[in-house]
Amino acid sequence: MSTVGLQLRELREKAGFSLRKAAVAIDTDVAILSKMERGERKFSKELVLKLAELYKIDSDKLVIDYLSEKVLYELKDEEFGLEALKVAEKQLNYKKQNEQ
Amino acid sequence: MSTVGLQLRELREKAGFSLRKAAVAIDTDVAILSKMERGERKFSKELVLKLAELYKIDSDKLVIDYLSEKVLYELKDEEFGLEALKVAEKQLNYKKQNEQ
DNA sequence: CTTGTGTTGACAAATATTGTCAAAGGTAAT
DNA sequence: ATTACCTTTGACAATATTTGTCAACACAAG
Repeated sequence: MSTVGLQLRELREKAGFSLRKAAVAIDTDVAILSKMERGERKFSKELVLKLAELYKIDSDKLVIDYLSEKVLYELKDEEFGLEALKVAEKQLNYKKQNEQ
Repeated sequence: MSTVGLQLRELREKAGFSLRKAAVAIDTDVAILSKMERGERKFSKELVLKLAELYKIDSDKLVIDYLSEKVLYELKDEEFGLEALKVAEKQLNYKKQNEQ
């Protein structure tokens, strides 16, 4: 299970960017990107999208993983996390049905 | 689909507490409780637990609904919310397997 | 009119998130 | 060993978000 941060680090290296170059390109500070890639600080969705664009890759999977991490972080110490996810899923499904 | 707030309002009324009494009993401000019951402000988990205790009911289902709401709120504008939930669920399941 | 009910809005206080900067440490080349 | 890169780290400031406090309001019952 590879975190979004590590995925983005790999992608950056494959695309041949140094941390600095990448940070400048997406208009953020090197320190922030460094910390995000290593999971020391949370990513913002905005940065994920900008990076995906910079590395010329599709962002969908990345965004999904990003959101998933966010949710899991919120539930990490919860006894009933799994149950909560199931309820949430059911409700989202229901909502989707009745909206179109 | 009844929100946690509305559930707690019903439970309070059944238990015969006024807003003020309940608020005092759980050591919070009336305004906060009023707003939470009506969904104008987010609940804290702590208050949910205190209220469940006050009303002498089992808190599990309430906590699950509370967490589910929290997660759904986070994903409410996300195109890939459902996919993210599925990924999160998969990972939680996986984690559960490998921990005991 | 007084008492008890819930609601509302303005504001302060406390927390959390995010951004900025400078310094440190590594590695490689010359 | 100094130059030129790179990444990491920590301290701090700036912002934003969440949470708590208070006073006033409106309504109904007695």
